[in-house]
Amino acid sequence: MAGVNKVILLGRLGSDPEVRNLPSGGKVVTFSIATSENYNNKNGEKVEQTEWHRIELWEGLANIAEQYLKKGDMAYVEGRIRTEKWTDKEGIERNTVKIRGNALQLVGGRGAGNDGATESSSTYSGNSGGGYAPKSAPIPMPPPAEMAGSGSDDLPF
Amino acid sequence: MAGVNKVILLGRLGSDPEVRNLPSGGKVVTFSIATSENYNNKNGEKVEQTEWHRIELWEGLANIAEQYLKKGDMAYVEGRIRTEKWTDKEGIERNTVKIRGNALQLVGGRGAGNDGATESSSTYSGNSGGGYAPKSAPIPMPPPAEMAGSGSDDLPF
Amino acid sequence: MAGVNKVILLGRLGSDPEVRNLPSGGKVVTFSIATSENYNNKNGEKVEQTEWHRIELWEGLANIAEQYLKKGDMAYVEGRIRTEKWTDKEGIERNTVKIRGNALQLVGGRGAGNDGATESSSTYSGNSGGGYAPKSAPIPMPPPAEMAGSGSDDLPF
Amino acid sequence: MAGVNKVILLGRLGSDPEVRNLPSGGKVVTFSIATSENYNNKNGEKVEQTEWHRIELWEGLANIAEQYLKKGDMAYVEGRIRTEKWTDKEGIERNTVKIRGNALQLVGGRGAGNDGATESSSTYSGNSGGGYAPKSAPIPMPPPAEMAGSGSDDLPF
DNA sequence: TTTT
DNA sequence: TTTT
Repeated sequence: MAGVNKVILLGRLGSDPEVRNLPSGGKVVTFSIATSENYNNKNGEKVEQTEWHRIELWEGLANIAEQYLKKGDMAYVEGRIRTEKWTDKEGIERNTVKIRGNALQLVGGRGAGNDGATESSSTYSGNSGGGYAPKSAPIPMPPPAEMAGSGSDDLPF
Repeated sequence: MAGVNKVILLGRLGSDPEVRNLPSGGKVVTFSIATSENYNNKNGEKVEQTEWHRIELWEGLANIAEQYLKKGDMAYVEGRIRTEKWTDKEGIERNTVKIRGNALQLVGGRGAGNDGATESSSTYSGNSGGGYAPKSAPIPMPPPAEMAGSGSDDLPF
Repeated sequence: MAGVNKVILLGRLGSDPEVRNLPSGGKVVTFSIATSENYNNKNGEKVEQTEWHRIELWEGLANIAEQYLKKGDMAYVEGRIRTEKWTDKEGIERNTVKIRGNALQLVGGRGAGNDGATESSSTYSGNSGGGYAPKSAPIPMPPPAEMAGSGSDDLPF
Repeated sequence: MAGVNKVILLGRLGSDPEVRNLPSGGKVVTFSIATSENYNNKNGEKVEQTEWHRIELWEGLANIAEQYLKKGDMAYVEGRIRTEKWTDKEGIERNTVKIRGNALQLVGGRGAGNDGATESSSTYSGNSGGGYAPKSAPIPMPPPAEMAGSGSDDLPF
């Protein structure tokens, strides 16, 4: 429980949320949201650079995302960075960086696609402002142990 | 220059922005945005509590707010807390708390009121991650082109 | 449950935390932390402007603050803005703005005062990333009704 | 310029900052900071999981990091997530995720190593609250001393 | 892969 | 004063 690891994102979903039901009965929902920045490169040309953020939501937030979010929607997500190490089928070590969300705010549909409906707006929270699960959290936070193949951590030097 | 004083808000404007042109030639725009929380009180009754945040934007952000924001719109505002002390006409000391914004993101119109238009979405920044506004910031950022590869890691999908 | 109302502060305590035990058995701890910004005013003079933030912590975070924080310590606080309206003894309506904390990180003692001890560093979280109490929060969130009579606003010295 | 991509970190440096001077004359400093979370796994065992964040700072912030940060120090960093794609010597596509910092706060030395010195505390900002590079960014960093004429401002509306 |  |  040391330090602060907080991410705040506001962007659009690149695809519908993917739902995964766990043997344990839990639920995980994942999707990507895009943020972008524009700048002029050294040749003076306009460049738009898009960053894709892989979001992972558990339990309550997973349910909400499953029900209310779809491709093209804009969402506010608060969470923490989580790197998962794994080995691909070629035996190559790889890292996946995800945002484990602990708060979600829907900020409106895709415009086209929600045919005139006003955008919605509701915040839902998992636990943990700083993204740190209290040791025995009354608000349940999926134990990382369930996070299949995730875990581990080590020094980058 | 000590410490961090950062506010992140996402909510709707309670009124159109008010524009004030300064003798100095500068421009200030102010408006309020609402955020709310719902809970059950001790009698088990549902309560919605709204918090109104007085936003103040200067210069570039003031122009954008003036042009693109109106009552009912949802906006993301990042800024810092600022308490101003003043004396009212009865001679009573008072405090006003404002959010001096340094980043603004439009996240869609009011639904009704933007007659079918898709919601917009653009972030504009003043300076200062930590919320410390130099009056006329050059606003620098190295072009990503210079960012020469390093590191390692990757995704499994 | 609409919108985002999030505050992130890193600064030093202006005084020891004040502990208040509630008839209900709950506990509230309040203290102020300072952040400051430096700039040159229009006459080119260096100015340091200090902002004092009134922090209010409940239950678990209150216990931690009571035990580990003291005047001069630096702390990271995450929370939400909360304006309380009250009437002073002259019958004048007043507002008090507080930061209701939902995460706390100790980032070191005062230097002098912790005579050589290395600074500590631990994050504790109440609930609610976005600061929104889930409708029936397992981590109890004090009903605003209980908050009565807290008010006043001013500096801790 | 769409969306919000913001990261807030508070943790300790795993190594001294690495300085890289660019042919262009620019400077980049990189280092990793650790955050951790503690939880009990499904067997009830205490687990501490550390996340390492690769920080990249440019220009003004690079100078400050180079001068004032070293292994073991605690720092607050605000920035944005940036994934860089590259191909390793085996021809394998890889991603590197970095935090491009735009604000930096020193929050004290390592305890041991700054033998009794009080910890320092200063925030430096690059641009961009939301971390979005303005269209044609030069490269400088307003040194706090240069933070020329800020405000005025007030009027209690 | 979103969106403007 | 917004909105759902």
